Amino acid sequence: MRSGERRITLADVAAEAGVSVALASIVMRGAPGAGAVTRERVMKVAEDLGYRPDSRARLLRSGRSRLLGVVFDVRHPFHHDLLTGLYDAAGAAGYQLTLSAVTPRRGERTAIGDLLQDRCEAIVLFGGQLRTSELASIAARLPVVAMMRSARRRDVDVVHNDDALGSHQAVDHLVSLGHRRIAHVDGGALHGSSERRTGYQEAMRRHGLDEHIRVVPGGPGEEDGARAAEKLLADPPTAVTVFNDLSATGLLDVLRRNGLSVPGDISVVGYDDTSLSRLAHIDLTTIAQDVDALAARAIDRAVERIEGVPAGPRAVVIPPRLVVRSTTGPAPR
Amino acid sequence: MRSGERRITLADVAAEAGVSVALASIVMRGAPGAGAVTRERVMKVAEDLGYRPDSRARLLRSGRSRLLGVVFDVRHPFHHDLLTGLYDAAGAAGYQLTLSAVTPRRGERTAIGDLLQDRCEAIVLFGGQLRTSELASIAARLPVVAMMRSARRRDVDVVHNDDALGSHQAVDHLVSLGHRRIAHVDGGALHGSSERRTGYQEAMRRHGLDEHIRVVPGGPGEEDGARAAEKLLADPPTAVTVFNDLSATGLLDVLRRNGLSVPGDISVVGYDDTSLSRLAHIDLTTIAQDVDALAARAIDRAVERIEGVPAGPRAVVIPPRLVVRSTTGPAPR
DNA sequence: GCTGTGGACTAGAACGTTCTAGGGTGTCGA
DNA sequence: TCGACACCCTAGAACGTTCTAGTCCACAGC
Repeated sequence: MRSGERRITLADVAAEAGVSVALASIVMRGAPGAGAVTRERVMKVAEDLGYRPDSRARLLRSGRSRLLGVVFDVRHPFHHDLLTGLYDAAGAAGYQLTLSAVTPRRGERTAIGDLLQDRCEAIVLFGGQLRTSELASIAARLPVVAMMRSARRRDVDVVHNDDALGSHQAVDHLVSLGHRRIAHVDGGALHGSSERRTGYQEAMRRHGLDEHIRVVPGGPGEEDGARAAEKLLADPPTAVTVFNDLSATGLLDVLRRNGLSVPGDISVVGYDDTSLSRLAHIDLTTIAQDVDALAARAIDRAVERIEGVPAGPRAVVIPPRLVVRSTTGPAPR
Repeated sequence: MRSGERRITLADVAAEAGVSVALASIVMRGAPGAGAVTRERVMKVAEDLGYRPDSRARLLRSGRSRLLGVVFDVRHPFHHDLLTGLYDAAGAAGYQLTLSAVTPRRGERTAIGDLLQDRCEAIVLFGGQLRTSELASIAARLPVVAMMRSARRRDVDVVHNDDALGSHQAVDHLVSLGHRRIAHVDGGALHGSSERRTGYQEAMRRHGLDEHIRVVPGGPGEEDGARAAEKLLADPPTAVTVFNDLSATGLLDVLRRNGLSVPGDISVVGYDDTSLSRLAHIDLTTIAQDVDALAARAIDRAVERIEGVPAGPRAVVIPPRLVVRSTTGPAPR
């Protein structure tokens, strides 16, 4: 036990500096109501004693926690990029982040439960499998911002990437390279999957390529892309847009193993611009989500809800951006 | 403001159930001292009202937080695997985890500062650049467990993978395949780098291959591996052990681009068994750290320190494990 | 001299829990 | 009948802050 070394509290600082606890509090918070000389003296004492305010006591009394809860999944690389942006945005807005991870053995409900106990003022949710009705029951207690998923509810804010637009960008890019027979590998039941699929279909129609529309079942994993590739091999298109980068990687592998050259015989576009897609030997053309914008808008929404600012539109949609790398090229003749 | 809907406190539950706050507290904690009937009634009321204990108030009063702070880096995929194990181990020991992330724009010191304010009872640190003296000054306040790094201090516990042993395993594997000219690509200034290098050198000597020892400067990134590969091309060995998987990926790419076949002409072993190494088209032979054991031992150490159990050895070293995939094969004749 | 005014400071309540120290009641054995 | 002892329960302090409502004092204006 290190009980010998008791925590240093505001009372210790106050006593040492010869002022009341209340005044010490004023100084530590930088609130008005203390003389310059005293202020300096108290600060010095606090520094010397190594005083650190107890956030729990502080928050307990002040009612507000200025804490934003974030639920993320350790398995999803994209979530980590997003965390970086969230820390920045939250800091700028004067809020702190408290993280709760979803792991293979720790579900979303547990993760959210912990955050509720921590008394954060709003919850930011990354993706997830929770049903909209469950989100709503949480939203009845505190503001909820859902990222990278949809939720048709008045009381749940949604911030996500414009998945349909991303698919349009991918198809436009391929068409501009002369491709006409462009297939799409689907993402299955995941959030964003249907938007990306319909975006692809719309874009194809817009270019008058209705007859070439071809959607292959897939999923988020490497093996899903590999399976899709095997299906395509019987009658390969000249280009494919894939639900995400990881799946695209699996697809690429199978295509090349079967003697097809990328982008010589077939072009491939991924989605998400993960670090994977940037690896030199993959170097995948992909659609990049604007991580910083997503993060900033999510924090905006949360803070607006907390502070009661009259809310704008419930759903915020951020346009993505095409990143051309080496897996796309002119259509073969 | 949603101030209309005030939080439900223990007092609300107690009033509704017609008992004192103290008794309600007893019931909620599952502490002895309440009748079965009352217990059930209080639980039901709490449930109906949607009561959730305020962890801040609870911790403030009880003195203990049963909170373990974890500092991890969002950029490091390996850290996420470790988090999974840590949540499990902490839960089993009756502790909660509170996460603080290091991001490209949020340093270790900030991350640790936040944890100190949250009054966690110990800090678990993943890697990091902090000097040992800085660790020590934190350790003066609360138990510190450093993972995947060293720190020659009595007051800082260290839990890490046996890097030297990992290198031995890699070399042994290659030697058993008939390789003699085995090079090593270094990790630069990173933690574990020198251990992996000397492990390689020892293993080579143990096999009487002193004259073939060859260390090429490198680093943790893909481009570091690529650069190292270019250096090796002038006089390629028959096998290479690389500091980590990402670097090995860069190395593989350059080797293959230059017409070398892997594992036909040259075998490659990575380190860490990251998800990258498991990708079908990389399928890298590598050294796997035992994530669950690392996590479990780190929590053990933290809890032992907190609870004052007479400590065993300060440093815990976990043996790694060779994972054979398709980048290693018999030495060419 | 009296009354304001404003700046520096303080006492004590409050936040929502847990913990300590008891207060009743009922049963049992003598 | 009486104490002893469980057993169930309660009052009130305590945790470390912030906040409200002051007090005290100096100085200015009348």
